[in-house]
Amino acid sequence: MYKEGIIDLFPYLCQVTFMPSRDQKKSRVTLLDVARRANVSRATASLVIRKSPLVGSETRARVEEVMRELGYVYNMGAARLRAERSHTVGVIVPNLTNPFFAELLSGIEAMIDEAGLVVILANSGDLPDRQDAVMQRMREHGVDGVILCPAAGTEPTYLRRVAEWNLPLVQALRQISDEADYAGVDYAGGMHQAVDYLVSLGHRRIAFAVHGPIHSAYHERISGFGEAMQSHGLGADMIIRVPNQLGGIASSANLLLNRPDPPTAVICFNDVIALGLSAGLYDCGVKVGSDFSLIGFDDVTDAEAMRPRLTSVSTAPATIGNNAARLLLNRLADPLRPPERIVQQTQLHIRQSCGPAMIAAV
Amino acid sequence: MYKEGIIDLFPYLCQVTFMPSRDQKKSRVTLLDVARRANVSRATASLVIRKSPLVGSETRARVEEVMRELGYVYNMGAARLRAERSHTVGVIVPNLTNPFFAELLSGIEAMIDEAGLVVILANSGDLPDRQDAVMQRMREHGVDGVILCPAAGTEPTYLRRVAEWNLPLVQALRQISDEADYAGVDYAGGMHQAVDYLVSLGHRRIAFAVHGPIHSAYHERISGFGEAMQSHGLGADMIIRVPNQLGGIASSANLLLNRPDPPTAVICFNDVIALGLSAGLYDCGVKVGSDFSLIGFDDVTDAEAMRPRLTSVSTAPATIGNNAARLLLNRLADPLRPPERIVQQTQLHIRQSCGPAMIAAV
DNA sequence: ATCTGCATTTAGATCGATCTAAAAACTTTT
DNA sequence: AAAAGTTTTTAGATCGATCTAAATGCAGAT
Repeated sequence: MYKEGIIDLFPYLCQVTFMPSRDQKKSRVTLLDVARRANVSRATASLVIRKSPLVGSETRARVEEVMRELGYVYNMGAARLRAERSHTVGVIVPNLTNPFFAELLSGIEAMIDEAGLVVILANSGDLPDRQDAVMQRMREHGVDGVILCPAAGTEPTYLRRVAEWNLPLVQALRQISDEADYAGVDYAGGMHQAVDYLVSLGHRRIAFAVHGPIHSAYHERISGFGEAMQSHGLGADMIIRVPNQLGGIASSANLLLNRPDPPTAVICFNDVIALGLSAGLYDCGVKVGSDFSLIGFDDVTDAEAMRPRLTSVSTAPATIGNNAARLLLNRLADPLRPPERIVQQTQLHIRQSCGPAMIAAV
Repeated sequence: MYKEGIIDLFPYLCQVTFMPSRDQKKSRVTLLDVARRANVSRATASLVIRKSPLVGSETRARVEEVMRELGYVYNMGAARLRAERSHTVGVIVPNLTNPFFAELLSGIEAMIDEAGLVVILANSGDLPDRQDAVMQRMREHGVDGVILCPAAGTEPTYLRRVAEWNLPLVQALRQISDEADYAGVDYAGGMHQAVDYLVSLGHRRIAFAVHGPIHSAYHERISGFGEAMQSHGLGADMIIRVPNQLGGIASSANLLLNRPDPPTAVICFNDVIALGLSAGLYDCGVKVGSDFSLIGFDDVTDAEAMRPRLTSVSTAPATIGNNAARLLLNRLADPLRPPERIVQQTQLHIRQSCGPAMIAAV
């Protein structure tokens, strides 16, 4: 194949030096070029890139030197074809715009990057059909595994089907099946913290304001709310749906107040709702923190900047992302390990948006 | 998996049928399998996937049927090796956590996805060194092109170096070099809109509150502010740096008020600052919208939910993302076209945070 | 029957790495 | 000095697609 051409002034170098304009497309430096130049075989050069301990230190140094000299760029694509490993991980989220998912993604990316892999991103729009299309695309691109934040309405059988493809998958935030790894939050626990706190302030008529698509995280919060209320001997029938858009939420605040038996406190499904209701209550002339109590969920950075500062249950999305990524990396290392769950605890961050219940109300 | 056909002349099928457990890793369905089964050559099957008009319609139908039957999955990796095209685009942002970049990313992803490509995501942390590392990784993964939101401190020579790699690159939001495509916003124009509006309300002592890393978008806003002020015969010397973290911004509001010659209005570098100052001014007992005027920049969704509602210069990050993606796709289609710039106009969204200047102040 | 033109189809080389199994180059032991 | 053991290096096959250039089949024209 390649001849042991002694130092024949290196055809490659000449090419680069003398015809820099024509090497537009063709002249990619390959491992073979490196090998020839360093007087070793392709195989040895390959071992050097992969930092194998098999190669002699003097040889390694020489090869590395040549790689630098020629400006060699590793061709992951070629490697993947042979090695059946792409060093690529798919991440599918329902919505990039929501800061919550953005933070989740940020946590995932940091960990995946640290492991030397790369994130392929896709947006499912919370639509199972699009999610499936996107998943196919990931498969075609040969991702080593997928972190999926399942779209609302994803069936457990769907995850089983993915498993049949031999595609490692981690569920994030929403748990569809217990046969796959899962990284999430103890939403129910968070609801308990919120309810307990409000009850300790004397509130008894507590509403839960929700919106958005229905998925496991949704159910878990609803049922957590129910249980927590029940544990205090209270009814959990005030579950109020508000619009999805921030603008609409504010204007639905008066619906809360004009009920026959209005609540004295509201727990919000997320901070977006809390932000909207806070604005809406302000518009109604209600003073949040004294006249009325409000608790958010997620504890996004805005919570600190609101006036009054928002008391919120923090779910640390970046940490969840970290956990999800770690789960996937572990599974890639050992595909046969049993499914694992990492369910993170929430923390109630008490600020100013809650006050003692006004007894006069009844 | 799929059941045996009636006519099992096909060795491939036998293999699958008789040793379904062992095919865990090995038995990937390849184009050759499809071709054999459909009684055509590998080449023809390849043409079918790529929707070439060269194949007869009857043949096409048969091959497609077989592909479905065998559950064939296209191997992009193999294709890319030969075709030198990965259908992959790198996107590098300084920070995923900032909702502004999240929206930008969302806009990019939507367009790239529509074109049938896939986004490889990376975070530069606004650090040139990390940015370079990440860029190398992208190169190794063979991305067809990169959309880069350059880290603060990126040198023009760096972009030239990238060009030498024959790696198509689009700059987003921050323009380092005019030799590469650029998608951004007319920041200076936005500053003019803000200043003009405040001046029309009678304000003359207008401050500009800034923070964050120094980059082209920063300079452009600063100089836009200067020019706009000057065009009204006003001095632009009140440029005030506030902390980067939301928490710290609020507490720096009183610095504004305690100056020897305090401003009557502040334009903020972005909505995060506006949000923080709004809270801080509230803490000081100052009524934003009547006692004091505040203008944000970016017009994120929160602007609508603040009280008073925030007047803000909208920059439509998702649209910028769209533009950036479109520029890249155009360049991939024709690498030799001259560099193009898409600079989007801003729009002043007037809400409630500004009022007429109080004449008593002097 | 032969030729020309057109639409289809195909064999075989190829992309750039990794893998396997074995050879070569050194040590150390006998 | 030969044998045995270790460390390093390597030839050649291989991954699964695409590309090139040529072959095939089938009209209608000669």
